[in-house]
Amino acid sequence: MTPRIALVVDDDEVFRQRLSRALADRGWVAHPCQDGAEAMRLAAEQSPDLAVVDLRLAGPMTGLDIVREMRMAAPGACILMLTGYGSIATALIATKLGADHYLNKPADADQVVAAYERVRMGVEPGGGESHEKEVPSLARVEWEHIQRVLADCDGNISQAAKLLGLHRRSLQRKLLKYPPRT
Amino acid sequence: MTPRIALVVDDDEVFRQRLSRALADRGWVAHPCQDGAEAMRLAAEQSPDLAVVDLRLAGPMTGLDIVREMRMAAPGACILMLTGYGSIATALIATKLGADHYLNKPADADQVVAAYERVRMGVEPGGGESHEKEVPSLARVEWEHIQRVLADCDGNISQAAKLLGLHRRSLQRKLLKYPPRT
DNA sequence: GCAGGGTGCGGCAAATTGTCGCACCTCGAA
DNA sequence: TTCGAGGTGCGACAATTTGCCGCACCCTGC
Repeated sequence: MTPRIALVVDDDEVFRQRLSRALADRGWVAHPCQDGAEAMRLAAEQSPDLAVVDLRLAGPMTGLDIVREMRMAAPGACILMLTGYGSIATALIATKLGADHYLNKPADADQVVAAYERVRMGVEPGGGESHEKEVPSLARVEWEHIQRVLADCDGNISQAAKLLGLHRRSLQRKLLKYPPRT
Repeated sequence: MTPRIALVVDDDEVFRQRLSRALADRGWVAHPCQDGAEAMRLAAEQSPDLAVVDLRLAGPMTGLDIVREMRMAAPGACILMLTGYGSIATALIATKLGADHYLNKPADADQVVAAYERVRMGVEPGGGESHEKEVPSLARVEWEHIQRVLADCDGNISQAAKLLGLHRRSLQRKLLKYPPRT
C-alpha cells in the first residue's frame, strides 16, 4: 500500500525532527512543519492522513487555530492534538474544534500511531476502562508533573523550580533521586 | 424567574445528597437520582436545565450511557460529566457522546454552577484564550490528587494513604495542614 | 463481649527541605 | 576580549516534615 502521510506541527525543532523520523521509521511519509503557515500549505498540497499538532506554537497561529483550519484544508485527516499538562479543558476545546484525539506532550511515535489507529478504527479509546482501579501514587503524580514542567522549561531547572513552587536545590535533589525509580 | 431544574445522578448517596442540597441552596430545583433508570425517567418528566452525571455508576448503565440517552431525552439540558482522576480519554468520550463539560470528582456546587453558566454563555471555543500559561505548583497537584483519592476511598484515610503510598500519619498531617489553603 | 478496622494524636529518630555560599560555564552586550 | 547576567552542581546546616511506634477510643458484626 502507499505510505500514509503525516504532518508534524511543532515549533520545537528537536521534538519535531525526532517524531518525524520515528514516523518515517514506521513507514510513514512525515513532513515536519514549523509553523501554521507551513502546516496549512502542506495540508493543502499533501492531503495528509494524519496531523500531529502541538497546542502551543510560536508564531501567529496557535495550535487551536491550526486544528480549526486543518479540519477544512484536509477533511480526511486524523488530527491529533498534543501538549503538556493533562489539561482537560484544552482537550475539550481541541476536540470541539475538530481534533480527533489528544495526547500529552512527552508522546512518542508509538503513542501517536496507536492513537491514529484507534481513531481510524473508530474505537473510542478506553471504552471499557470505566473501572479506574489504579491509583497513581503521590510520588508518581509528583514525578510526572515535575517532568512536564521541566520539559516545558526546556530543562531549565531554576525556572521549573520557581513554577513548581519549590526551591531550586530541592528540585535538583529530587531529580537526582528519582530518575532510576519507576 | 422560575427556578432551574437540575438532575444529580450519582450512586454515592452522600455526594448526591450534598450536591443536591447545595444546588437547592442556590435556588435550583435539584432531583437526586441513584441510577440510570431513575435519571431517564426524571429527565423525561422534568425537562431539566442541567444534569450532573457521575461517570462511574453502579448498575446497568454507565455514566456514558446516561449521557447518550440524556442527550436524547432532554435535548436542551446542559450535561456535566463528573468523575475522579482527570482522565482525558474519558472526558473526550463523554463530550463526543454529548456532554457539555467535564468536572473532576471533588466538585462542589459552585464549580457545577460555574460550569453551567459557562456552557450557557457559550464561552468555550472562543479562540482567543489559548493562554495555557499557568503551571500548577507541585503542592497544588499533590493536594488535588490527595483529594481525589480520598474521595474515591469515601474518606477512608487509612486506605487512601495506602493507595497514595505514604504513611497514614503523614496523610493525616497533610490534611490538617492544607485544608485552609486554596 | 470481643475481635477487627478506623481515627486522633503524642513522641522521636530519620529523611527531606529551605537557604546560603561558592566555583564554574555560557552567551550576549559593551 | 572583558563583563555581567543567568544557569548548574554541590557542600553544609538548621528547620521541617516523614516514617513509625504506641495508646486510647469508637463503631460494627459475630
